[in-house]
Amino acid sequence: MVVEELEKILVQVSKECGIQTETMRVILSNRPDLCDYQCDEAFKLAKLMHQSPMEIGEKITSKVNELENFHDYFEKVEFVKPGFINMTLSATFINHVLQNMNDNPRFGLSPLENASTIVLDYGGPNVAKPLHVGHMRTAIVGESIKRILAYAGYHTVADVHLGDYGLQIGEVIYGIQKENLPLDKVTIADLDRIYPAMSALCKESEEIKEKCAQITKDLQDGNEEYHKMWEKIYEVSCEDIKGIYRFLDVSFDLWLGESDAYPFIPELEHIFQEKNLLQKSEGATIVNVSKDTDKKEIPPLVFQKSNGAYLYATTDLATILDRMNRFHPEKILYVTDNRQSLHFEQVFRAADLAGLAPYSTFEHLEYGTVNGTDGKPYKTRNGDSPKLQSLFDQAREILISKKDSNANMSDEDIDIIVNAILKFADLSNNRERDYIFDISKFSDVVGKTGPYILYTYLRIDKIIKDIHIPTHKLSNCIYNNYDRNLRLKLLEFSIAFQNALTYRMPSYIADYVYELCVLANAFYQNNHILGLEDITKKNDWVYLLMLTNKMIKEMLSLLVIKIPTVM
RNA sequence: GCGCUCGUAGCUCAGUUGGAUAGAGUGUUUGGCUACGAACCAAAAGGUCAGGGGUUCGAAUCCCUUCGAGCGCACCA
Repeated sequence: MVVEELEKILVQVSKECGIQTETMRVILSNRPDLCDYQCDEAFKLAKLMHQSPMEIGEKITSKVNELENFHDYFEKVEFVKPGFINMTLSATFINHVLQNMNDNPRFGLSPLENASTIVLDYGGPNVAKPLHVGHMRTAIVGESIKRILAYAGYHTVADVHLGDYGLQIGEVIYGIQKENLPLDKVTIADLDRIYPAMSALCKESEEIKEKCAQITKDLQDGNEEYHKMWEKIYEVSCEDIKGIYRFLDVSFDLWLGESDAYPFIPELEHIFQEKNLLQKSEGATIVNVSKDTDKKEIPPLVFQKSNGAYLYATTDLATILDRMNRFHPEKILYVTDNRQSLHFEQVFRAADLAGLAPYSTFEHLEYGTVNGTDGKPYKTRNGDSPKLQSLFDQAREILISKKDSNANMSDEDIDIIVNAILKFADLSNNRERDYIFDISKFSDVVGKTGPYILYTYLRIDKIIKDIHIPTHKLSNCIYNNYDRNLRLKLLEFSIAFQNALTYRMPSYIADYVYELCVLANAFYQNNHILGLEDITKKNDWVYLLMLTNKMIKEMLSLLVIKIPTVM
């Protein structure tokens, strides 16, 4: 909002100077000691116009200073060598924008012109496999991106997209049979044990692997006995999965999975056949998705295995067919580990070739692997992936031990704070990069953490909750630098939000809300409100803190973090 | 072997997509609770942005190269 207005002014002024340009890009200042916002466009214009940046910058700057309504926007605009136009905002402008943010929903974010639908595919837990730390990332990142999109005005459809019909089911069925487990006695603990054991066994023995593949194929073909076992496995693990998602406050519109895509495979196959895209190779049916321009040849997508079974890629394509028909989305976003990027490249290309949806419909929002302190994929001492539930329990215990008074907190508040710790630590990492998971870091409550944000909110809340101000308009004043810095940070909201939206990166929101809290802390520790006799000042400051807390709360909600009653 | 991603303070990470003096947290050293909450605030120290070359007014960011790390490379998901 601020940036757009400043750009508009500069474009207008440039034209009046005889400089034909449609863009005068304004960015946040790199030198807050000199100005609030800066424009570096003089460098680029200099090249185009064969003049020096000094000449152009000075011309524009002096013209801006001649504006009649200069002080509606600026306190100071100056040119600094070799080509920077430095802008300092006036209190009038700052307060005008703040008022606007406060009076409008979503802090005055302009509404979307056409609110299209975006389908999100995240979570993706595998039935029969326990949820581990990696699953927390897709769930939290996906949920956060969904909320950011919805906040921007998109219609979102979230699908958990369970891995419920692949080879792992065959392996678990084989395991249950081998152990002769009565079906109605199967528990989540059994699945936790059987899956890794079978997985290891299949790696050792080609024969057993083939058996499991056959079971999977028979299940897909409608074998009744296997289907019954599948139902039980599905039921038991979904109960577990749903419990975890409930704790994380992650929710889905659709609880579909690979199995739900099967009814669409015949139609899918028909489409691919008509376009002549299916080929036989080494007994399997494949789709060639390579291009001449590829630096490295992309392997073909396996449509159907040589034993007749379908795979992940095929169900993903069938799912796309279904989603396009049902929701007509503008975009389909997949939130998964970056190790799957080749798979999605193949699927997206195949979908494009078959005309299911153009390539640009798809985005693979990849995230980095969660590693342990040794930099290798996170494992417990005995070598398996740590289960999510035990991680939550651990974080909870550590939190309670931090302070004596924490033992008196309600379970609900403790859960909220544990969520805040885990989610803020996760989301403030860059989405695309691997990160090191260290339980001591992920239980930390000081510094740049979830609890710091919550603490700030609760302190502000305590200051303002008993003060009733009349329907107040912000006065024209800004009282000191703590005050001014906080106000300027509030103005940055739209920049942070736009970045988070454009790049699908919640970390922009996380960083923003943290920076806001830092300034808020400095503000209220250096500006006492309670005893103030100057009523205008008092009202202004209460107004400012109210707006700050509203911002914190809404940004936290985009990060899937709630606020406890006390802490 | 080929491809992708990456290398920034002791540690964990940002760096607004090419701008001015590279920033946070943590850790270390120091100061501040009889103030609306010390899960806080204030300050100091800490850097050859892996090395080398190039592109230009200007590079942590773009290109080339060397070294190092992670991941991926058709019938797993």
